[in-house]
Amino acid sequence: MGVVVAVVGPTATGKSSLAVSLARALGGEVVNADAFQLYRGMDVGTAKVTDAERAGVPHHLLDVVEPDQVTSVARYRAQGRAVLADLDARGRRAVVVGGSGLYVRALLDPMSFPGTDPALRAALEERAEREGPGVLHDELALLDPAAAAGIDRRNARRLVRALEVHALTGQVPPRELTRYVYEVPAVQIGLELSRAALDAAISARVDAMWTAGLVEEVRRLREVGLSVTAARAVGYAQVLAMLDGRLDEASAREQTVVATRRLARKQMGWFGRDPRVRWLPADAGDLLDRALGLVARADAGQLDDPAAPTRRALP
RNA sequence: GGCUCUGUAGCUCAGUUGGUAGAGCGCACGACUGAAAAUCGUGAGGUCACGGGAUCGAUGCCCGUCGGAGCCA
Repeated sequence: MGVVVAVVGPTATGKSSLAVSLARALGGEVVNADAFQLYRGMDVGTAKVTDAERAGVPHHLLDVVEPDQVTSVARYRAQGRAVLADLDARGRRAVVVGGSGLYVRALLDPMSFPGTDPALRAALEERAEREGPGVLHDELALLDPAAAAGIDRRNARRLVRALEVHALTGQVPPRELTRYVYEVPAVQIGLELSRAALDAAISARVDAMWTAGLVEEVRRLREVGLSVTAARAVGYAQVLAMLDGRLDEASAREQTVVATRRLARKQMGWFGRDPRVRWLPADAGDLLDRALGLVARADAGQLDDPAAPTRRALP
């Protein structure tokens, strides 16, 4: 059977296509690890693979959330693990693809999510709003100084969650313990491009999305309603602003390119600091062969020790 | 041609009653455990259009040059 294969890296480097090729070559199935491709109907703007592009390879965890609903990493982890177990039972190789670093980690690494308390969270959020996040930080510092030290005073989002977790479990688990260790044996293959090539690919991709009907897609989704999260996705937020008359079309398009570029930098940072990721040039002619080579070595247990933890910056 | 306004960070613009400047966005870097394409932190960028004058001292005042906008002819 072999280890789980994960194709990661910044947007617009061809991850989806490599994943399909790998799945075909390995007799596997694709598992999505992109937080926004989870949403049904968000297709053009997330560059979701079309039926034709899937080339008969089964894809999992696409279109599993309605765009007006919210989901979470915790739920994704549970769903993803179930898919992995199912593939394993059927003797099919899992090829995970996606650019959401936290989601990939939640799927492959040890992580536990202590649950939620919606009422408590709402109360904390309200307090953060009214009294300011600094108050929550002070409170957390009394309960758990170490946890407080790791969160910025103004990051209301993380402070609320930390206090919620503390209330639920009596502690805030330290995260150092779970870094860069696989819980599910896997090999992560990263696709990289030079900054210039990446930026060019991003502009081209945004142009393609526009001609493929992104504006129409957003118009349609807006009828149904979009959750806060979905409405903030790159491309969607900008087109929404345009439909509301807050941006003209040229600016919406331009800002989508800018936001996508920023997203790519963020993704590069996220995956770049994970020493386990094996990087390949996205534009290599023999990309598939090299990727298969990595998979073979991983299956043979030759990639056990993580690569030297050198930070990978954009070339 | 005349009159008025205007030229400050890559962009849009604040500002200094004269003591060499800020914001937002962008950019670079970083953190990241139930929205993560989120949330947040740090940093690098400016001969204040150019030339001259008065002043201890000019981005700020005066004169001129060049560029932009508007109004009148």
